[in-house]
Amino acid sequence: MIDVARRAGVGLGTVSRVVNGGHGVRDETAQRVRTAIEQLGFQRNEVARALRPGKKSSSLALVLGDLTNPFFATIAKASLEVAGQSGFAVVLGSVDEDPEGEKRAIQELVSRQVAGLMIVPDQGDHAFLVGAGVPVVFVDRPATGIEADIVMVDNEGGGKLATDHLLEQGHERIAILLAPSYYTTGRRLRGYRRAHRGAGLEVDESLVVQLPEGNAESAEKATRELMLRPDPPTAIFASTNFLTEGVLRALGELGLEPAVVGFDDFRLADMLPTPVTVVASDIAELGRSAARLLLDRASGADRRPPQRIVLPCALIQRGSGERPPSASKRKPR
Amino acid sequence: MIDVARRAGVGLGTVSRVVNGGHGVRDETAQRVRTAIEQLGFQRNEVARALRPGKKSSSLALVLGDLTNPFFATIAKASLEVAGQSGFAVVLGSVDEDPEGEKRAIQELVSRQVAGLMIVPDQGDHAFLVGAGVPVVFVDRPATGIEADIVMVDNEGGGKLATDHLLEQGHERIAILLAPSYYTTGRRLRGYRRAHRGAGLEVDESLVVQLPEGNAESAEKATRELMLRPDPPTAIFASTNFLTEGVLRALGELGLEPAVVGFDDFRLADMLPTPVTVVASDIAELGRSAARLLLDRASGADRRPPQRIVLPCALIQRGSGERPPSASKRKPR
DNA sequence: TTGAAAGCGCTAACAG
DNA sequence: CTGTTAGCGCTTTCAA
Repeated sequence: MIDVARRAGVGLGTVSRVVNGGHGVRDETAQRVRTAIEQLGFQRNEVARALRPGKKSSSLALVLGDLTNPFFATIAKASLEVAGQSGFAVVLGSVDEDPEGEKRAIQELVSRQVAGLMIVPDQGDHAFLVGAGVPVVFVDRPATGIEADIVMVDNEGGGKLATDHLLEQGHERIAILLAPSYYTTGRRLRGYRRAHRGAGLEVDESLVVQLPEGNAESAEKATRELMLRPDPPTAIFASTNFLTEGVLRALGELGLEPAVVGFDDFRLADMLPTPVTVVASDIAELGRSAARLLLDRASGADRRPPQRIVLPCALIQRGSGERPPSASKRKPR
Repeated sequence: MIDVARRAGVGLGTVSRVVNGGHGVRDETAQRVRTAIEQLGFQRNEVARALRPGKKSSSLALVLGDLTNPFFATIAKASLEVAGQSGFAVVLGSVDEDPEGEKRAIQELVSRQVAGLMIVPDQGDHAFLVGAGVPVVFVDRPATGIEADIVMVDNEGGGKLATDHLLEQGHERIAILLAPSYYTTGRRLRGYRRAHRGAGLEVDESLVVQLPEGNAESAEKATRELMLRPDPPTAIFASTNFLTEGVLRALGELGLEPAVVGFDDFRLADMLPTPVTVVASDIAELGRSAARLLLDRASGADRRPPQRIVLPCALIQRGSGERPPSASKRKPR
């Protein structure tokens, strides 16, 4: 930058002013500076820029679990787009491990002076973020120990939607598969219960299956056990995209066809032997909202108390969720 | 940091030394410093650290297209893991647009003083990176205008593998669907041609389909047209995961069952009505290798001339690729 | 409108 | 071994 100043025969401050919008600089001078910048191929050093006290870097951090899960990937992509439009980069935090790992990753990112954090929180207390002086937006699920913005989907409503739909088909024995202790899981279960209550039905607690892990394998195993019971359910509500996959895999092997509704849409859901009915929401919007909110917080444009944005869910009927209770017998062939 | 120094009653330099491994500091002093750090909750400011001349930040940049494509997501995740293990963060570049957008994104990242760049390049010249003074590793496809490390899969070999397999089933009219002008696309086509040559067969150029876009819709449309010709192929080689999806969608609607082999494995490929045979490679390893290589370049540990890492492809037989030519008639029901 | 100068938090070179 | 000091590239007063 100092080179540019010399080249243009102006002071350092002037160059800085031009680079930052050029207010309070005579047009002619500004032009001269711009020419010098051009000639020298100068590019502002964002790092030095962010060194200024108070000033944060023009990057947001995104901390999430498994990018390989289309759900997270969609959030990442969407937030990336919004951030990019405002000239912000997104730094990714790798967190596939323990909650300790998440904390470490977050602190790493904070030490990089990011302008804000978007976090899809795992369990664990996030109180350590309180004094960090960085705006935080939680995505998909709230965190404990800290008041902050949160963008999520209507999990309870979605759970009710799915369950109501199955109840309407006449199902009375509806199993629900739950990934371990996610916040979302609890809300979806609550919707499930509420639907039953609304229909005047008692929930058979043996049909509420808490899985040890949130992956497809775990769901597959549980489904197999579930369907081989003496009194199997006639319908299954899989509360997560990966769980849905496991359920379908088990059913395929077993040759059984209870009704199935999944939570969260997924690629190829409509191309499986029986197209899969799901409760879906606009995941990309989740990411977009989070990024927008965070950007506004970071710039100081938004000083409202912590917001809570809840996106609606919708039922997408494709076939698997419309099977009547009688279909859950052994498959023809 | 200055607070820490005061608190511990030592000089600034000493604190710095402790923070950076503590070589050349008496144990007792170091301990005192560590205590102070603990008490003050001090965290090194990575930004200031990276300001040092020559020193780069402890972040790598990853520039790729659509994170929503599991292929890219897998690369991102894998490189994130490797980088994270070395204490590096990964900054993501959003590039879903024109090659101009890619250039802009890359320069943005360079201005953030990243220690290295991993780029899944789109078309367009990358010569502008030559003088950037940042190590670059290209992923999945090489770029023009610059000599740099490249990590990719054996596209030609994979293309040959897929085609050979279909030829072995007795197919003689094998269509190949190609996404527009990707480098990879050309290599896969080359493998396709080589396989034909090896079998002493002439390629019917009307079966080499260049799609206008690389998405599923485009492939779906093309497949429909292809299969409704008077002389349809008895097998289709879809050179990309999204293309494979489009092909299957079209075939499902048409009720036709030519043999199908896809390039790149994808989730649920084994659960579709006819499980899909694919040529697959270890995508995660692609990301891991890229990150490792870049890290070594960035640290100066690796001074070899530009490397070229090629990962092998393997055929995964699942059914769709093992149909005989005779199966391509209209489906029973 | 512009130039000069004071740092931002840290590392590295140099004395002590 | 340890304290001091000079910047890194930029923004931002403060004068001129």
